Amino acid sequence: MIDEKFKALSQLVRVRTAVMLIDRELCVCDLMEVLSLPQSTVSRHMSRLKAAGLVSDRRDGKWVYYRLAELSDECQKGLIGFLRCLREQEPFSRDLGRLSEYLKQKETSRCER
Amino acid sequence: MIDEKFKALSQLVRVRTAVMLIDRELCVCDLMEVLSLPQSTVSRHMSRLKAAGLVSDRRDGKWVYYRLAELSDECQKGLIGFLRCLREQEPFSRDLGRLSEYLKQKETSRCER
DNA sequence: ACATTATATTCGCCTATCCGGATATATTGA
DNA sequence: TCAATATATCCGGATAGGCGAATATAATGT
Repeated sequence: MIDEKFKALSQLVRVRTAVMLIDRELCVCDLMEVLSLPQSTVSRHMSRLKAAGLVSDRRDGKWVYYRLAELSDECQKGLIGFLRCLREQEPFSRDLGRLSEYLKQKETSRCER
Repeated sequence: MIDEKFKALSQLVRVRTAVMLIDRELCVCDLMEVLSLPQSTVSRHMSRLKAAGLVSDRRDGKWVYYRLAELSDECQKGLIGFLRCLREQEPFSRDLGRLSEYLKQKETSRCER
C-alpha cells in the first residue's frame, strides 16, 4: 500500500538512504560508513525500505547490494521522481558529496572487496 | 522538513484526506461524514497535515475549510503531483465517489450551512 | 447574556516504532 | 572444518504516535 511507502520514508535517515540509492547500488557496510550508524541499525532500515517495495537487493558473495526499486506503477514512478528531485537539496546534497568522497577512497576503508 | 511530510502521509486516512482535498476545500464536518470518524480524530488529522505544510485552512464563520496547500518548492510540487495521480486508484477513487455523493445531498446532512 | 453549532485541544490509555548490543545466519578462504 | 567478514534478526527498554471521550475555544443568532 501507499501508506507503507510513506511510513518507510517517514524517517529522515531512510529518505537520505533512498536518495543515495538513486542510480547506484550500495552495500550495508557502505551505508554504515556514510551514515555513521551501527550495522544492525542500517540493516533494519534497509529491511524497512525493502518491505515497502522501495528498494530491491541482490547478494554478491558476502555482500548484499541495495538499489532503488524500479516501479511499474505510474504514480509510484512519480514518487521516485520526487526522490530524484531531492538530490539538489540539503541534507541530501551533502550526503551525496560525502558518499562520492567515500567511494573514491574505498580501498582504505574497512569494507574492502 | 521532508520527513515531516512523509510522516504526515504515513497513515492511510491522511493520504485519503489529502487526496480528497485536491481541487476542492472541505470542512471538518464534511470529512467526518465521508470518513465516518469522530470529530476530534478528524481535527487531529487535519492539524497533522497542516503542521506538515500539506494543507492550509481558512475560517468562514463557524467552519474551517481545509485545502491542499500550494507549494512553491519544485520537489514538493512533485509530491502534490503524486497525490493527484492517486485519485485514479483504490481506495482513493472510492472515497471520491462517496464524497461527490455526499456533496450532492448535503442539504439533508447534519452539517448544513 | 445565553444556547447552539463547529472546531481545537486535553487526557489517559494503548500500540507501533526506534535504538543498538547481542546473537544467529550466510559466505568465503585457509 | 574453522576463523573471519558481512548481514539479518532478536531482545529489552525507550520514545512516538494512535484513539476517542471529555473539555475548551470560537462564532453565530436570539
